[in-house]
Amino acid sequence: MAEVPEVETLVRDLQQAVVGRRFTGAEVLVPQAVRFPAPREVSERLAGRRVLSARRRAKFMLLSLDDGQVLALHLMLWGNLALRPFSVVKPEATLVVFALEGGEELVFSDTLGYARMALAPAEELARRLKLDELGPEALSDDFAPEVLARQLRRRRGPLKTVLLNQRVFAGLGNRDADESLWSAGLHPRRVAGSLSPPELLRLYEGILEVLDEGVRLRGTQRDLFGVQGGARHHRNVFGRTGEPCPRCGERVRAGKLGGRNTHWCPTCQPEHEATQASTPVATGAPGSLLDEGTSRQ
DNA sequence: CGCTACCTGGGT
DNA sequence: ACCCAGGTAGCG
Repeated sequence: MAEVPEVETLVRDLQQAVVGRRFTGAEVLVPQAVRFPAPREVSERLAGRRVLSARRRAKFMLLSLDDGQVLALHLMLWGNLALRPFSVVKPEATLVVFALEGGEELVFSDTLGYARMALAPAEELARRLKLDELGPEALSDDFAPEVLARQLRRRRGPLKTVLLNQRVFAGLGNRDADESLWSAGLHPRRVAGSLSPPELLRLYEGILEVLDEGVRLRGTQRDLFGVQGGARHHRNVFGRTGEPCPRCGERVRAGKLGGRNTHWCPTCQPEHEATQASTPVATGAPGSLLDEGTSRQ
């Protein structure tokens, strides 16, 4: 599924294989996948347009076109984007197909059906998608511990929940947030604004480590050309409930935080005076006085 | 800031 | 049969 390393991988592939080429049209199979304009206008607005650039902002893929429009694609949870030779037969769960000159097509698909596209002149697109309201990018040369400090300062919510809010900080998804917190040795429920300078530095380094490795391995899913990424099994805590923590051997715990699956090592990521009381629901341990060792998936 | 809706395939 | 999923917008 799509977090920043997966989206970044696709964007790099788009830069290599799609930038400089022209769309010849588009076929909208699922009108709901088009936020704007009206679904039937998409093909006409794209036909003949050359792609000038591809970039990523948070988890949006943004293709700038030669008439000032921007095509935005968001994979949400399970979306996929693939470049392939034109074929009349469309893959399962195809939402929109973008035809390129030269007989290839970009297939935008999603079995869950949450993925969305949007197309509009740059300024309008930025306004309607609120791109200017997104927080600083983790994968940016400007990212620094002080940036993290500024964004977290005065936030009273749980650290992980705040880190997942792309308007505060753009770059982490559920998996990468858990992995970054494990790397930094910070409990997901720490009060976001309570981190000391050394803790902020550890978190900064953890985030960079997790994202850099994810990007280096080209994510966990297939790239634009269908090649499987190498990061699938590079997880320390996410989805490893009950397995030993790679650092200390303690069993990895799981629970819900802000409605999201959350995984952590109780030893490496200890509770703290500024850890919020309401525990991520220890799944299956209602009213748990059974704190020690009662984690499960 | 926290909750729900949005959808469907796959797992329990 | 039921529950859930790595994200986000929109609402109270």
